[in-house]
Amino acid sequence: MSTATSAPEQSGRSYHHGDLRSALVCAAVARVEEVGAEHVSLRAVAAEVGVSPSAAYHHFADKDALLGEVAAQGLHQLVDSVSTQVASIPIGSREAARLRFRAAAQAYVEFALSHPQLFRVAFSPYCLEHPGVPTTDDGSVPVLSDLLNDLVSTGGLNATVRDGSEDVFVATLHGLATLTMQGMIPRERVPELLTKIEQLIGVSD
Amino acid sequence: MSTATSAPEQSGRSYHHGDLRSALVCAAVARVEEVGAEHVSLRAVAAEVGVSPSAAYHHFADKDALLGEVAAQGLHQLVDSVSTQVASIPIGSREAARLRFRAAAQAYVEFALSHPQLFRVAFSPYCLEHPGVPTTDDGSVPVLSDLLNDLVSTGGLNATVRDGSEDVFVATLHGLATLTMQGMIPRERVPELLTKIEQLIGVSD
DNA sequence: CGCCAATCTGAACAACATCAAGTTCCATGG
DNA sequence: CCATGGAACTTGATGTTGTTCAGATTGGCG
Repeated sequence: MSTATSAPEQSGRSYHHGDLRSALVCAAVARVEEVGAEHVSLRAVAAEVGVSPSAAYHHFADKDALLGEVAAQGLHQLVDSVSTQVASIPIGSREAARLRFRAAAQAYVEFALSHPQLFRVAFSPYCLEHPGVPTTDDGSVPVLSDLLNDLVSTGGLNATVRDGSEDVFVATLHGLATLTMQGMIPRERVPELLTKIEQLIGVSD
Repeated sequence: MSTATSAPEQSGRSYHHGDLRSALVCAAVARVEEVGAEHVSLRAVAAEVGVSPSAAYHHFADKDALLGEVAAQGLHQLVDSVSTQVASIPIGSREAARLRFRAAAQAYVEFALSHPQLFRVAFSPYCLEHPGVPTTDDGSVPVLSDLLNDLVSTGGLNATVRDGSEDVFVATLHGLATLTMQGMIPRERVPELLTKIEQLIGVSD
């Protein structure tokens, strides 16, 4: 029963846990991904870290606050994943701009499909209870905003149409990811639908 | 405290409850809209109907099954609401087709904003545990499919672009509704964004 | 070295989901 | 008219949950 779960340094199973707060968040994320947020118990998370249930209350007001942190973590991971994928494709030609757009879309959907429960909790009421999570204004949109500017400057998108349509793209990607994750859109149709989106905004002809 | 919720006949508060199953679903829907699905307790729902907690287990396998029914109900209400709004606008000119499209979008977003918790549970894992809920294939898309056909036949939309893009539209509407409901898109921007969408698909010029 | 504040434990509580066994009701057939 | 069977519901109990609180333990600061 040694608590070798994820403690940074098991310095003789000391009474104090190096960094309990983030250890709890980490375990909670894992638990959420396994069984879904609605079936996660505070006690199970605490047990996984090897700590008594009440210890958590020195770091979080209540269970919802812990899940709020999980939600924030999920949003952060999503934004990171999309940003990374987009950044891996060079800026330049009009074709490159289209590829970046597609990379963003694929990364978004990919994340939702590979971490469904985390994705779900990231867009649940939990994320609103605690501030400091990246919303459309400071987190996910900058990536997309650059993307669209890119498309415009390389002639792939009409400037007057582009203006102020970041949110429309976010909405489309988010809806696509959500519905695909829930099985309402078959995942094999996603590439085809992405092509369709490019057609609709006139990026591909 | 009479159980006048929705019993077909309150024949003297009899031991048997005329139609407990749907009464429970009805109360659960109300409770979900009040506090959100994750904070609904079986006991509270049963108490609201005036029945013992265990009575519910003669109609539902467990709490999740009850919430599954709530989810199905929510989806059904959503589809109904959108269908009704769309049907209230006559078919005919190209302008009428555009108005119908806009009515559908507005109804979708409207529903999400006025019943956020019900909307949320409708697109939660609960809806997948029980079959028989309208998915994109048999429930929400037919409305949209007609809508797009309408747009094509009146010259508002290119036929080759339209083909197979129902899901893209559903995704966009769903994403818009979801993100607006969660405050990630300010609700006052919705009309503007709908106009943007019409611009993008070339329906409005 | 001694003390303080932060950290964690253990036991406790009420509310919860769930289940087994008992109770009430209704319909049916004799 | 009454027994009888099964469905609908209740009661009571069990184990788990979120949450609290008094106290034990610790690292670090003076």
